[in-house]
Amino acid sequence: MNLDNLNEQQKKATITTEGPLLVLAGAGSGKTKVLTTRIAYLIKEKKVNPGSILAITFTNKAAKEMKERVVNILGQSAHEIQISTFHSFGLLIIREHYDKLGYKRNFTILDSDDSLTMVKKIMRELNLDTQIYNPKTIRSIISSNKNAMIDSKGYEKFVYTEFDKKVFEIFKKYEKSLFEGNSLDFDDLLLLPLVLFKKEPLLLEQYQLKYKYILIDEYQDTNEVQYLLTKMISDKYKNICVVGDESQSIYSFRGANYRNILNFEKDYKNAEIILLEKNYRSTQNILNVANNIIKNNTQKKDKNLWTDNEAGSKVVHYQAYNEKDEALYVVEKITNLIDKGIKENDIAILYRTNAQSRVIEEAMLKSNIPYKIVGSVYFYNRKEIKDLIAYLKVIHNPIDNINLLRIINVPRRGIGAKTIENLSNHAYLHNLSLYDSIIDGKEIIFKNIIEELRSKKDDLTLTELVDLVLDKSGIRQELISEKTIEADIRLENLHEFRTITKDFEERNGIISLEEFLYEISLVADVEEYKNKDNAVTLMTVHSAKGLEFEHVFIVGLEEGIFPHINSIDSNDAIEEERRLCYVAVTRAKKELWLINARKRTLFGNTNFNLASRFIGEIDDENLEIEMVENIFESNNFNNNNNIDESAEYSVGDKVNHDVFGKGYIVGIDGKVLTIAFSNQHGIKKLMKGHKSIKKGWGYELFNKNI
DNA sequence: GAGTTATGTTTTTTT
DNA sequence: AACATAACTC
Repeated sequence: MNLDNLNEQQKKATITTEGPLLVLAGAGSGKTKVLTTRIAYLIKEKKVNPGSILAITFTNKAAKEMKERVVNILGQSAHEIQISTFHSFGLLIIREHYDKLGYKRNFTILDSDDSLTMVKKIMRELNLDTQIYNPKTIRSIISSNKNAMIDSKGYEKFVYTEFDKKVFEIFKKYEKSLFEGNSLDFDDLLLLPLVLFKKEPLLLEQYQLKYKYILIDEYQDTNEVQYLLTKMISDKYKNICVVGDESQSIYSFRGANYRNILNFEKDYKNAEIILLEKNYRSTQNILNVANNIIKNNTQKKDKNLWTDNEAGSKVVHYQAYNEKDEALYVVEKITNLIDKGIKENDIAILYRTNAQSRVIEEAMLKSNIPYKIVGSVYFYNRKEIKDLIAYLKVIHNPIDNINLLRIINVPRRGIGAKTIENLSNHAYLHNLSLYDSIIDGKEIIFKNIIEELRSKKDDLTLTELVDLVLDKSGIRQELISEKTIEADIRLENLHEFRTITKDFEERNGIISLEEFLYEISLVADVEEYKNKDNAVTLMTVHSAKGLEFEHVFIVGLEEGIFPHINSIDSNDAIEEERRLCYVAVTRAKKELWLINARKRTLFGNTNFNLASRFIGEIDDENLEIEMVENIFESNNFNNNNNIDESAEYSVGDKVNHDVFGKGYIVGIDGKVLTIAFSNQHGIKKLMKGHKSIKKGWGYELFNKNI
């Protein structure tokens, strides 16, 4: 196998296949390339069976990319390699051995909302005031304990205060409710495999024998459970290759511990360490800025990133007047880039918090620049979608009380608090699930619906089942007869969901309900299913990790935003913010803009923020300052180039937007139209007569035969 | 039990 | 500022 396109360190990391190996890979040092080449090398040169290789990443995006790259090198045999996220790998194990853990085959996975609902429900039952005890806090305490391998029993040792005592009680009930509902939360996906392996050493050995070669990406982001899981499985052959960069550890909020990477040498005897310090991604100027920033952190291994790349253009710092000016500036620069022939796909706008995307989005809209927002509006979080999924989950697992409670009265069928209370009492007395407690009354109608759907589910395709759920439940009929804009949007969203199930079927052939539910439980972002159009990417710095773009804008570099207000009092937290900033900067290949707004209105109140300390840490010579005045002269934001003055609209009109598709006009205010779009786009304000808006939809709504 | 109004909360980041 | 949940009324 030809490894000539690798440098010496990369080559060494590729061919050192036996024994524990730590690859400290700086940003842009060809980490993914090493991982994928290494997999290819194992198979082609070492004749390792593809099924013996386990590669684990953190995000679906990363797993997907690795798969694609490996398939490119190896062809179809690459599909036998187990490449998955930690959570999907955990699910794989649980699905093979659910019975040994006491679960039934048709268990459901509760998302974070569902588990919060469960905490709230338990608190209500315990008569705990949610004013005094914040359910979210409690839910996150439970979660971090589970991620540290501490169950409710283990937690008891740490109970000191009255508050701890309450948490302990809720924790116990939470575990019990999950188990009784034959359901798992996200943390269980990591935790249960460990529980299983401790209980059944022989089973563990099977996995140890199966996965002779293990690769872990982003090792700095592993938490306790993940650390133990990989240590256990690799314990036999010890062929574990971990790749990471402690300077990019940004997930401490979910228990990630960058010390796992710092301690690798101690934990794995005879570990080899390889440093990848040569950066292939960024220009010298961008790298200088990154180095300026990260050197202020104390907790790190010494690494010295360097590059052969050209110096490139200077990193620009723009101080905007306010968040709108910031957005205008970005839009203006992007327009220039596009005019120069640069593709939208090569441009990204990064921010610290999702809340910042809105104002940017509005500016992009008005300038008619195509964009996509990654991960902000979760399609699956919409009420109608969650309701539909809850139906599917109950069909799959009727004793899942949380999902049952969500939909037992959706659409309204006269089942209220009183009925639920009676059901709960009956369930408690007879040790039954709510579903099994239904024997008569209005609620039997609901049960009959579910029973009918359950009896038919195996004879229908997924899409047919979805249609039947919408019909039999009455959800579709209710929305159709409502005849409001909101209802139409909901119908559109359901239609979009149907597109997803169809896509699924086209790609995977006949897919069972079970398969589908597990998949969407772990992939919450609808974007992941779609082919991306050419568009500028808007996303948080967290979601940008592992990605790269030619031209990058980092906005909101202000004290209180980035670093985030919650981190300002703690040195550890500030260091994490700094790592996050380092991640952001090192996403850029060619050009980078750092932007802060002096005045920012967020959630209704206005703040005057100082520029981020991270900007202050950059040597002056590495920055080019742009002045605020320029923007007002040069931006053509308010001119009417794109406006067709003769266009006439009235509320209720159907319109079709080049980027957002079908929508209704819901308001007109002077020259500004308020339009409700479907899917993830929601409500937008747009200029009347803008060329991207056309009247009518071109065809009629799908209402009748969704 | 359903619909309306009032209140409160969110906004750090993800599987 | 926007949205979701809780409280209140019919």
